[in-house]
Parts: sequence; C-alpha cells; structure tokens
Amino acid sequence: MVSERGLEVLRVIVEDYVATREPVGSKAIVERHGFGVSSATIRNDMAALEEDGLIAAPHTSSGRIPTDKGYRAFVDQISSLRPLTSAQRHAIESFLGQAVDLDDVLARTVRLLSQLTSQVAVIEYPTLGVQRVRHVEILPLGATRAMTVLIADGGRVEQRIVDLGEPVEPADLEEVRARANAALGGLSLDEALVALDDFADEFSPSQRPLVTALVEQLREQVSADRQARLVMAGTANLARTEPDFPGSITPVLEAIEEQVTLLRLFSELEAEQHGIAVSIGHEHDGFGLDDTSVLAGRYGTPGGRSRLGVIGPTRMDYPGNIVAIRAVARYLSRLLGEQE
Amino acid sequence: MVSERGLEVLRVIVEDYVATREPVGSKAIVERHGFGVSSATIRNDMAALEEDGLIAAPHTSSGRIPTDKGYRAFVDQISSLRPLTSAQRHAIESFLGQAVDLDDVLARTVRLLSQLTSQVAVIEYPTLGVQRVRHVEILPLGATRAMTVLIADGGRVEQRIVDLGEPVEPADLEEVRARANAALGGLSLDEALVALDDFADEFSPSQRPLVTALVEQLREQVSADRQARLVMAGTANLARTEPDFPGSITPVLEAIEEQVTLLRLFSELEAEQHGIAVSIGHEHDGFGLDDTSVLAGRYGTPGGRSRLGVIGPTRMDYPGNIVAIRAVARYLSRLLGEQE
DNA sequence: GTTGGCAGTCATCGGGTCGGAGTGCCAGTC
DNA sequence: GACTGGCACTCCGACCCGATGACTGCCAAC
Repeated sequence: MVSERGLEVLRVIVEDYVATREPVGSKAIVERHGFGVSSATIRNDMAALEEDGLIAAPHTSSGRIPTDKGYRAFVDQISSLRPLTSAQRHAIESFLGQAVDLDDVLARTVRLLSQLTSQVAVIEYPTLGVQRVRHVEILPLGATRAMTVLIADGGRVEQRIVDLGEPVEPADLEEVRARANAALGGLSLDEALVALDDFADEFSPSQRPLVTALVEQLREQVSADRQARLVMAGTANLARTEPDFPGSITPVLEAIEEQVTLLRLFSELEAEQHGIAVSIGHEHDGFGLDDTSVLAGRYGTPGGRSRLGVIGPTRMDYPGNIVAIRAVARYLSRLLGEQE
Repeated sequence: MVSERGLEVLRVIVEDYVATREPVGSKAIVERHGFGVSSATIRNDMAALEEDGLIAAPHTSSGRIPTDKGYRAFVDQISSLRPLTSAQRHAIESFLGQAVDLDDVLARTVRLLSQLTSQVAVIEYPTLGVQRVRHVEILPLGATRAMTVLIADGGRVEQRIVDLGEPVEPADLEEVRARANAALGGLSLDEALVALDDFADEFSPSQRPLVTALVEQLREQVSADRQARLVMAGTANLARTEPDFPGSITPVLEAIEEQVTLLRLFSELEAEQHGIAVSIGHEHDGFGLDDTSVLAGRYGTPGGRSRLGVIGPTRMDYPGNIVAIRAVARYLSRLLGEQE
C-alpha cells in the first residue's frame, strides 16, 4: 500500500532520475527535497513503492529507478502543466512563420518539435478527408507511362505514376484529362469515388483500356486517404541519449526508419488526459521498442485530423514534452487554417 | 619512395582494415596474402608508406591503419570494379518496380541504396530544369492565404503557400488562375519567367496587390529550380559503425539532418573516374564531417541531372559502394524516363 | 633488396583490493 | 502506529598490478 507521501517520493524519484540518469537514494531525496522526515522513513516508503513494482534497484544496494509502471503512475498523476516559456513561444512563431508550402510547413514543424523536446519528432501527413477535388492533371511520362495528379481543396497533392502497358496518343490522354476535370471537379472525394464508376462508359471502345487503367489509378488516389506518410526529425537526439538503451540504439533507429512500425503504433494510441496519448515501454509490446516511450497528439486541417508526436527513451521529461506537443499541435492547426 | 609492392601492401591494409576494423600488422599480411617475401620486408614497405603519410599507427607497436591520404591513394588506384551479384540486381528491380509516384520512387530508391551500401544514402530531388509549365492551380486557404501549385511536364509538382495580407474574393483568385493558365501553359520555365513580367498589367488596379503577390510567388516557384530537397535513409547504419567515430556519432547525425550542410558539400564534389565523386575525411574540411567520406553520383531525368550518394565513416568499402551507386543511378534514370 | 633475430614498447586482460553509497532491519522513541 | 538512529551487509566501480601477446624498429648477415 503506497501512502500519499509515497506518491510524492515517486514523483521526485522520477524527476531526479530523468534529470541525472543516476539511481536515486533515500539520502539524496531528503537532502534535495526536505520531506520533513528522515531517510529511514523514505526508505520505508521506497520499500512500499518497490513492493508495488513502481521502482526497482539496478543492483542490490544502489538507488532506485522508476519502472515502466512507475512512469505510468507518474504520468497519470500529473495535474498542472507548466506553460512554455516566452522564448519557446517565440521560437515556434518565428520558426513556422516562414514556411512556403505544405511540405515546408511540416518539415519545419517536425524539426521544431524535435528541438523543443530533445527527442525524435514525428508528424503524419494530413489526410485528404472530406475535401473536394480541385483539379485533375494527367501527364505523359515517356511513351507508355503517365502521371496522374490530384489536387484537393486543402492543398494536398497526390501524384501517381501509372504504367499503361502500351504506347498511347497524347491526344487521348488530353481527352481523358478534360473529361475527368469536368466529371470530378468540385465533387467531394467520396462523391468522386462514385462518379468514377461510370466514367469509363462514355469513351469509345478503343479508348477503354487506357481509360480503365487511369480510372483505376485515380480511384486509388481518391481513396488513398490513409496513404499516411510520416516526416521525422531529431534522430541525433537519440544518439545523445544512447546510454538509456541497454543494448545499442541501432534497433531503435531501425524501427523508426521502418515507418510502418511507427504508423501501426501511432494508430493504436488512445488520447489520455491533456489530449496527448502516452505509451510507456512495455505498454506497447511487440514493436521492438520496449525501452522507448511514445507521446502523440493530434492536429487539425480542414480535411481532418492527423497525429504528431515524439518518441524517445522511457526516461524522458513527460510533462515538458506533453506541453510542447500540445503547443506545436495548436500552432500547426492554426497555420493550416483550422481553428483548433 | 613507395615501391610497386608498397601499393599492393597499401591495398591489402585498406581491405583488411575495412573488413575487420583491426589495425593490420606485417605478420598478418604475409599470412593472409602470401606476398612471397618475409614480414620484415613488408615492414620496410610499411615504413615507406608511413613516411609518405599513407598509413599510421594508433599507438607505438600496433598494426597500421590507413590515413585519409591512404584511402585516397587506394581509391585512385582502383581499376576494375566487381559487378553486382545477380541477387543484388534482382533486389534493385523488384524493389523499385512497385513505386507509385515520384516521392515513392525516391523513398524506395534511397532505402535500397542504404541497404546495398550499409551507409546513409542521400538523394537530391530532381530539378525542374528545362521543362514546360503544364498547369497552374491557385487555391484559397483560409480567408487571407492561398496556395499556388505549379505542375511541370516531367511530373514534378511545386506548391507554395502565400499570405495575401487581406481577405480576397474567391472569384478574383479564380480569374487569376484562369489567366495564369492561359498565359503560362505550355511555356518552358524560362519563358514563363519572362511572361510573368507583364502579367500583372492586364488586371484592374483594385486587383493589382493580389496579383502582384501571387506573381511574386509563381516567379519563385518557376525559378526555384534549385529548391533542392533531399531524401535520406539508413541513419541506423551510422549507429552500427559507431566505433569508427572517435567521439560520438551525434555531431555526424546532426550534420546529416542539417540538410544545408550536405547540399553544400554535394555541390562541391567533382566526379572522378567511374563517374562517382569521392571525398574522404579531411578533404572536405570545415563541414564537421572529418571522419566521414562522401560518395556521390548523378542520375538523369527529362528535366536535368541530380545527385545521389552515400555518406559514412572513412572506413568504408569504396569499390563496393561505387558500384552500388552507379547501378542504382542507372536504374533510377531509366525509371524516370531518361535513357542514361 | 631481403631476411632472421631480438630487444623494446604498449594495449589489453584478469585478478585482487579498497572505498563509498545505499539498503534492510531492528530496537527505541514520540 | 509512525518515525528515527544506528549498524551490519552488499555490491558496484575505480584503481593498481603483473602477465601476456602483438607489433615494430633496428641490425647484422645473406
């Protein structure tokens, strides 16, 4: 049974350990945070915390470090969050203000987030969502291939290369392009999907194979809502925290580069209090990321909501990172035209 | 003065050291590669090599390792290159064959290259070059901002967000869009730049500020040929070769993430024999990448030629990586529609 | 030019010692 | 019942030491 003070002790153990990477002893606790009791009393509390699996000793008679469960209790305990410093706010505004396009906005944002948190930052590309078709472009690419470009209202652009199998006349492509714009322009993506069903019927039989191939491509583009790409930054921060990883950071770096893993992990996270999802160490088992924690929030665009977050060693500054993610998500949402 | 055999000795020192990361001793050389002479003779050759600064001893009486200058001599010495194995060729074809769009092609290619070389791979985005304007799109984005999209013949798409300062009528945007397409469509990028000069004149005075802002944006897009973005992959490979970096890999990772540095470095490289540029350690001073080597080749698109390459510790498999870069560049060029 | 031999150098490794930090427990106090 | 002071015990990490072995550099001889 952990007492009221016991939770306070857990809090300072987490804070001190995060700050110093040194196991925290009972004596150090009373020295740095006068609890008004002696170290022996703290030791009793620590015994209770260890009993409950919230802290552990790396070896007999060393200080204690938090377990995953301990971090979890700590995170669930957070009540008030310290707001960002004005310097940090200023950094966000000046950093993101100069962006020239969507790619650039995201690239800058992800770098900013990695700097604010000193972790690896990750952002999901915005989804097309309920947007409308603005324009369809079809370009020949060599003799037998073409590229289809779909521009949606919110500024997202989807491109695809399609192999047509046999040489085609540019004039035919041009015709498909014109008719596709007429047929799809202004429709929502959902409506466009339906409209594509009948699209091929209007063409002469000789044009059918070409049109069918292109329609197939467009259909994919329209529905590829969840093509979900990631941008990330700050892998150097991982190297800096290398001692926090028992073996090597190589498998962690690999898992991060293997975006599929991260996308799956992201999609499993459920937002907690403060609007930020937190997954600590073994809580996300089976991803090969047992020594890492993942924090994820959401940002909004006119087309829907996507995720952004950070990943780093379980020994991280949870309150600080939660604040940073929330702040960046808010600015990003505003920048992309959605009042969060 | 380094003898004929001395260069052979240098070669095996480089090869063995690259393979094992162990300093190479005279005895090991005669054991593994029967030179037909005794170890004492090899020692004399090694003394000459050290005299010339091609090899060095980490400490008195250990084996020798190549210096930057030694690697340079080794690379300049390479005459024949072993072709890729059929398994590797197969990997390239099957890996790149499934790409759906330009982004995807480059993402796959860069991952492939990092796997083939076990280094960090980098690819410059294709430049627009001498292509023609295919389509201009202008989308409102919130009340006071808009996005301009420029689609060029080769499939490259440039997007920009422009802040218009004050609310604008969608109808005005629409008019600019229509006239811009009429005025620029089909022009080469160079011609488009000229055409933009007079573009604003046709509009009514009340529309001028809006048009001017948009034209400014389009002008940038048209001439932003060298906006040069990078994709990269394989940073996990850096972590794996960590022992090759005296301090930590952190500064190296930082320099790589700081794409500006890499772009500058890339642009300074001159192709050598085999069509691949090689820069070894201190040869590129002042970039904070003294312990790394950079290999770079070029690939071609209809719009021009861009770079791709790898970066890793100076202790790398130069011949193997040169071959891999050449092969990948060739496939990539073919895939993008340019017979290399 | 090449060789065998030999002294000298230096990193590495295992083992042994020592100090210190920190715990667990217990008897005593409020 | 909660808290405290004290004390024995454990174990990590730093340090030192000597033995080992891999190399080199040099020299005299072929």
